[in-house]
Amino acid sequence: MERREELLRAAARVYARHGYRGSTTRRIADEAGVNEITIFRQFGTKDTLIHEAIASCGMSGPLVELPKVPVDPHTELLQWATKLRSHICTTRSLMRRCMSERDEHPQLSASANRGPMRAAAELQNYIGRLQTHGFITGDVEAKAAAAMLIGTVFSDAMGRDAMPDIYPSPVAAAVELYTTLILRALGVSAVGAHPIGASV
Amino acid sequence: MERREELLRAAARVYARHGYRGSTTRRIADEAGVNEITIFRQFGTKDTLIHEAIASCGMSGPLVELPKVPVDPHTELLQWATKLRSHICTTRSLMRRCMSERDEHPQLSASANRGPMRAAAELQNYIGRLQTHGFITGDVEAKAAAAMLIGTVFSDAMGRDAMPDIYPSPVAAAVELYTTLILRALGVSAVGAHPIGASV
DNA sequence: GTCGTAAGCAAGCACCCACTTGCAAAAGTG
DNA sequence: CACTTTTGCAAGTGGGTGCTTGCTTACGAC
Repeated sequence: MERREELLRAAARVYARHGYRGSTTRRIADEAGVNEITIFRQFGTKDTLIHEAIASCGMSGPLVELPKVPVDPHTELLQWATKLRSHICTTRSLMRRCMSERDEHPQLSASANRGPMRAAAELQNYIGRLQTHGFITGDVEAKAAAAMLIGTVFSDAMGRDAMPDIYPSPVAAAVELYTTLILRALGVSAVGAHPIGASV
Repeated sequence: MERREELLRAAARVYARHGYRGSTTRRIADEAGVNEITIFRQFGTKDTLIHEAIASCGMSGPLVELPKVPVDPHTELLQWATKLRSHICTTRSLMRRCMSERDEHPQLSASANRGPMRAAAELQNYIGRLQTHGFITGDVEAKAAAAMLIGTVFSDAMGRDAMPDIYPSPVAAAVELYTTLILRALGVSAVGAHPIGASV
């Protein structure tokens, strides 16, 4: 079954480059180094091939995790945001395609959204833990802050190549600034702050 | 020349819905209520029609402006961000398409990017003015903060319909939270703060 | 051996696509 | 009226596209 997986990966690659309509069965077969008929014998239809491709090898990247017990929020968040950004960059073109073709192929978009949604949940929970462990005093809308950091990193990863002027350079410094600003917005004091009412 | 403009608008609409490859000359002609040949007589090529369509009636929306002299940063920013969000929502599908087809049609993406780039410049300057007028003490990276607010609003406008769970609801409250958080990150004190070293 | 399964090759079908040609109907301008 | 411009209609061309059919080759299991 080696051909099958090769076809799936090739289909995902071609789809990312050319979209649904541009992903002709001939092109995918060429990309996979396989005869076109093999596609129809294995999957029956171009449609099922592409759907399986996006669902399986689409965005199967492992979830980047944040620590269960926050110790150094700035360092932890910076590392997480950096990894998130590079992961988005990897699946960038695929996500762009899925987003733009959502009306025509909703299932593809649904598959592509799983990554960002898991990231958002992870970050939201982490901010909640920051509160639990006393890094944040007073109540704070964790959902809004999470949406901001993820939205910022997402927009940076998606738009920097097309509009480099509107983002700080270099990338590492930009992510550092985003992290710092979000923590300041959340009222987390400077790096190395000690939890004051930590319960664990 | 009424047909010509009608064709341009129809082409932009069809392109937003179906992308470049899906924008067949027949579909555009039908959408405009015009014979297909008229397209080729007026524009010669499908390619020039679509490029002219995106360049002209693509995102010609008037720039949303921020006040030259900031008085109430929270109110001003909130109003601006709200307008920006609804403007992005209007041109959402068109921008999605242009973004995803950037490799194949760079000029379309370039046209689509003008809006966000102008918005970023406007916000960046405004944050600079906040500093000039004493709303912010100490130096602050205006570019990063501007990228954050715009990135957040952009991501909210683009992703909320597909992933409503990761954004605060309702929309108005979300934008309000984004504004508040960005101002807190910038060190602008609460609503109604008075400029302390205003020079004008 | 032989039998089922997966893969290849060549050809083709019906349809869609961008674009062309030839000709006729308007519609405004001198 | 004559003349130009614009638009419409009908038909067609060469090429791409999803998918099918018929036939052949390799390979592992029994």
